[in-house]
Amino acid sequence: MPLSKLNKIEIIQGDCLEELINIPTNSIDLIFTSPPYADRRKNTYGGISPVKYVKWFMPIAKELKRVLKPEGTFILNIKEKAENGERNTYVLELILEMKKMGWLWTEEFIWVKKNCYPGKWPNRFRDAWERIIQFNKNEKFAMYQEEVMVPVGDWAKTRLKNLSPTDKIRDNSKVGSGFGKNISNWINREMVYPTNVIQLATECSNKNHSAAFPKALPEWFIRLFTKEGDVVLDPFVGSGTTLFAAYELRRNSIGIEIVPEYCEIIKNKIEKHNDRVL
Amino acid sequence: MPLSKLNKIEIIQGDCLEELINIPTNSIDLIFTSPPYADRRKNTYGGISPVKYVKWFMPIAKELKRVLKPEGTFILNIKEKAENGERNTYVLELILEMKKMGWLWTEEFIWVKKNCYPGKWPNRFRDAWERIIQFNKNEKFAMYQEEVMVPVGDWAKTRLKNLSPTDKIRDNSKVGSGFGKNISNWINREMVYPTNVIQLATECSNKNHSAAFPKALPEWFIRLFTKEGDVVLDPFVGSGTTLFAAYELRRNSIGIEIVPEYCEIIKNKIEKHNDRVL
DNA sequence: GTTCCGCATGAATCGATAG
DNA sequence: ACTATCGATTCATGCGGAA
Repeated sequence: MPLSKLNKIEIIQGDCLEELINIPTNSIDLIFTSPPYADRRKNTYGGISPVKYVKWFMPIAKELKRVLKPEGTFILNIKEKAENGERNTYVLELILEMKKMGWLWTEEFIWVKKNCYPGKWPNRFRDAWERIIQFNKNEKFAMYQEEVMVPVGDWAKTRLKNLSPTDKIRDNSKVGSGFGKNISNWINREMVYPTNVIQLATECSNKNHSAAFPKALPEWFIRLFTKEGDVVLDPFVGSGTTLFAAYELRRNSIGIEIVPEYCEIIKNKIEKHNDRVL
Repeated sequence: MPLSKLNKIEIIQGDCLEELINIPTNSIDLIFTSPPYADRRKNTYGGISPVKYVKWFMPIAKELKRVLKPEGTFILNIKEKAENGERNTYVLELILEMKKMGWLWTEEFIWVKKNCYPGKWPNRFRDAWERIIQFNKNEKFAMYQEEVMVPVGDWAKTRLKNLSPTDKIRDNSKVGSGFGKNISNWINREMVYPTNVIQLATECSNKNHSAAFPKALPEWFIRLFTKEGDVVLDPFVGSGTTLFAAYELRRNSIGIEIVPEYCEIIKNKIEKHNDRVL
């Protein structure tokens, strides 16, 4: 894809379920979203009670399954609230229902929030993590692991000077061909694959939208699960973070948002910028 | 409690469910345990299949509910495996069943393992976290938050790892702050409450049999949920880490273990030491 | 006595091969 | 076709001996 061709950002104002129906089947490479949490953001979304949450979400999940490509991935950022001293179970029930619908529950990443919401309670500490749940339609899906590699830990500086005999033995246990190759894999290794725990140093700067996550979060998953020119969908796009992350990474994107003011904010932000940085 | 009086460590060799019946009702302040995960530790525990896991665990959970004091806490360390490209759901189902039994699902802590198991797969990254699930019998329970406060920008790991054994003894005898004044380094530093994310490396010694979790893990929860002289129970005590952590913190402890060899190891370790450091 | 460095191993998971 | 076993892959830590 030529660099000069700018990617498309499509903003759809309306109810998520109603608008999803217009999106073609098997057309989306990655769905990344953070839906309104149960009983959260009452002022903007009305709030969905925990007991009704799964029932409310499943029709949407059905449409998402339709529009997602067979090799695509659905990333759901969510966290259950604590109420009357207990964590609510609607997220657990949601995962079980998704499986019944035919989704595969591939993985659960943890997003560790370094600057989590302040506060003090007698029965719990501050909540510093959220679930990032990965669903897929098939066992085989697109994944570009090299795109999110991280610098190797300091241990490597000394460790890699000399490979231990066991490393050589273990690497060499494959008879014959592997020896030299494996050694070269390790020497001068500067980057390693990350884990399923994502610790973002950056802080979310957007104060307008109550549920904003740092742009680095969708960025990480967009790099991991899509390539340039692919299509990213956020059915609860809010202030547009997912769209801007996709645009800067040269992916096309579609965002659905029910609140007109948020749609306007996104559109204004796009018009103000000529370059790729939003 | 006078320092000279040593606390009791009781080791019971036998099947968890059968032995729990002999423990008095409402006698335990904290249950901290890590049961054998589904299909893990086949050589020592036979391995429990994921489909049977909840059924296997619930009778034990019922006994645990009986022996726990009304204001006590049950901390369960567990993680589901990935198989055929999917995470298994038995832990989610376990939480839902616990609630049906009358347990309150108070919180889910995340234990982030910096040195998780290596490996590479086309569809997932290394698993670097485990669930630490908190259950209670009542909304009100004993919690001593000040005992686990940390210096700003530091993790409990740093403190626990760098202390010499004697430091720990003196440290533990102090009242209040949770740290002795002999730790001059920290006396002027601002202390904050931790979050529900705990970052600790696993112990991977190349010598003795390593425990499933580092001692700092039970230490943290024993400090948080019990006071000196209280009783800690680990119904799957394994190599005894929970017991030793409790002992050094001047708590009494009971451990149940089905494998006789593990019981012997624990007993030998206790006999070898006259002081409080195990 | 410190610091440096060699080294064994850990609640892993997938794909291929064997029964 | 289905399940059991085995090999390949890979990162960080703490111990203990060496400098």
